[in-house]
Amino acid sequence: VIAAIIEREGYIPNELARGLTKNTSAMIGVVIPDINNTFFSAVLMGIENEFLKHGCNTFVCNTHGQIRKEKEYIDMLLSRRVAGIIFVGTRPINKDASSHLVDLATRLPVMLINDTIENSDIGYVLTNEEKGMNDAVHYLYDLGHRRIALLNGNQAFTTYRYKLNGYRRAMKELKLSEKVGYIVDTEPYEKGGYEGMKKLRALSVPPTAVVSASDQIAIGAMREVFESGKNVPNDMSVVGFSNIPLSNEIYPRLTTVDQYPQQTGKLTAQLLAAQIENKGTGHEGLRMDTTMVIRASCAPYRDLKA
Amino acid sequence: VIAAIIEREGYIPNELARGLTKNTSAMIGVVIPDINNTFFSAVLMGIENEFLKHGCNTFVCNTHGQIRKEKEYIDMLLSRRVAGIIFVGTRPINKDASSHLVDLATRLPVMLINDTIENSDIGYVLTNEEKGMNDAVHYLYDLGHRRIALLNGNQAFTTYRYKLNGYRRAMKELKLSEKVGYIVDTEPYEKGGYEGMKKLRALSVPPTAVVSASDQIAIGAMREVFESGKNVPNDMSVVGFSNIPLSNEIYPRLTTVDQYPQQTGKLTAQLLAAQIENKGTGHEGLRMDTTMVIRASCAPYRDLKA
DNA sequence: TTGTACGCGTTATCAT
DNA sequence: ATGATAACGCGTACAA
Repeated sequence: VIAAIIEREGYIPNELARGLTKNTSAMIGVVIPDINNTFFSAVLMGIENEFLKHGCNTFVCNTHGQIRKEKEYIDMLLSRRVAGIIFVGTRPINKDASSHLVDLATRLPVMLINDTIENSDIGYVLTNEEKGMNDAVHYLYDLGHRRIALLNGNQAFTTYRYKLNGYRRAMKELKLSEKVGYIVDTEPYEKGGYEGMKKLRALSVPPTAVVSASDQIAIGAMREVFESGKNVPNDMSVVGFSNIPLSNEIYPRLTTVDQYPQQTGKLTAQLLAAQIENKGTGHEGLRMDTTMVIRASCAPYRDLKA
Repeated sequence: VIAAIIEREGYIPNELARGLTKNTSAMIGVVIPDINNTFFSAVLMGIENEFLKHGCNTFVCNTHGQIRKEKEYIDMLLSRRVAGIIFVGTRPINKDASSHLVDLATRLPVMLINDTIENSDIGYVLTNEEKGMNDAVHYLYDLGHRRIALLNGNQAFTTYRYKLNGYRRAMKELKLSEKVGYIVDTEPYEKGGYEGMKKLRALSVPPTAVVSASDQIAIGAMREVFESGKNVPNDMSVVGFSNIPLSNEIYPRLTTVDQYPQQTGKLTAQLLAAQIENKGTGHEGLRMDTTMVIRASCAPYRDLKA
């Protein structure tokens, strides 16, 4: 006690030594494909805030979507003896891209955000994207739209498969026939949305409304419409996906499907923390529901010929 | 040699122990006010890529602009024995907000991005914002604009003082009188730009062109114009600042002042790495020039009464 | 309450 | 080229 007061003069505990004896450092690894993506950075904030309560710091690893980099980062995190690792973002369906995670999960607690690995008991938190996309199509139908297209991402990722399923189920439920060219797979960023919209508007019977697999796609798609002298929502209705903060700040304010990124991060952190503390706990999976956020990028259908 | 081959069966070096003997872990702390800000995340990528070449990993700390959090993170980074720390983003001018950095810099290598601390020899990399803002005003003048306003941030930060200085110098050089209400200090995000533009357009003689202290401000400002049924650039020309990736993806594509965020991060990392390797090297400061990026958010002046 | 001894995994030094 | 040994700073455990 007395000694402690004396030591106050510029004493800094050495976490390295502490970790060495405990064989764990109070750090959590978070592996993310793209830190520039505001959806991911919102998830990250949820994780970080939650773990600060547990006295853990968050080590962010930016893989640029490359599994080679991911593996390097995993080794690094292991060598620093992190207490657990969270992998954020959808992963290629290709088995090679995820088998190393199954091994990893036997060594330390692991959680996935927005993906699952089949035949493994790795915990996950994801949103019901199939239903979210289904809701979006129904919303446009209720506004009177019948020619509804999908700007989607690469089918090698589960996210975009779920979104396609949701779209197709809605089309079936609403007895709409799927038109040729109405499903466009593109890069899930603004540029992809821009190009996708260009293709859609070049069709002989273009859609009057579009659902997008991400807010970024929607933003790019809207730019294409405006640059052609047309207007969103009057000439084209657009729905985004995720509800990134920006979607409420651009013109027109984007109608989108809220995926609660920060909440997702928080929940994942809680599950991982539980897994770390009592190691007996089995790995858990959680699926969250989405909510439509109605803003200004969709309008009721009107016959443009009239 | 022989032993090494035997150990290949799942051996993972312990960086904690390595750090304990060397009294340094191959990590660099990066302290950032807001990870959601894409300007900062671009800087971050520049830093990260550069240090990967040096075999160092980057530990990101998100302070939400609170010095209390900043100090906590500094203690954490010290206790993990990082090799150096980079502080990203402009800081309050208030002395209390930076005096602890001067002490810190005596303990380990420190660099600043987009700010300096007077009467200290802490290294820094920043951009010539004064000149950048000056260029922007000249650009609008050359398009024929005479009623040019400034959507700026809080004067407690050096960045926004430099920007104000640049604006004022340009006004003087161009023999334009500074109109009342044409300088608006606001939150440097979309919402602030939206509110600031609302104020400007409510003036009895509103401006025909606006320079903004950030791209986010410009994006919010443009939304206000569109939502009032007016148009950018025809009814209002808008210039941003920083050239975040998004500025080339929204409608209208934003004319802005390129601040080279990734390059900034890279240079800072190089200077810090040099400082870490040969400790004798004095702290260095670097000031980079900006470039105007002409896109679609500005139009020549035309008399709207005509 | 306070002290002393040992272990954690790596590096550096010295001795073979 | 390889083996043995002492540090690094903190946590634990047992003794005083």
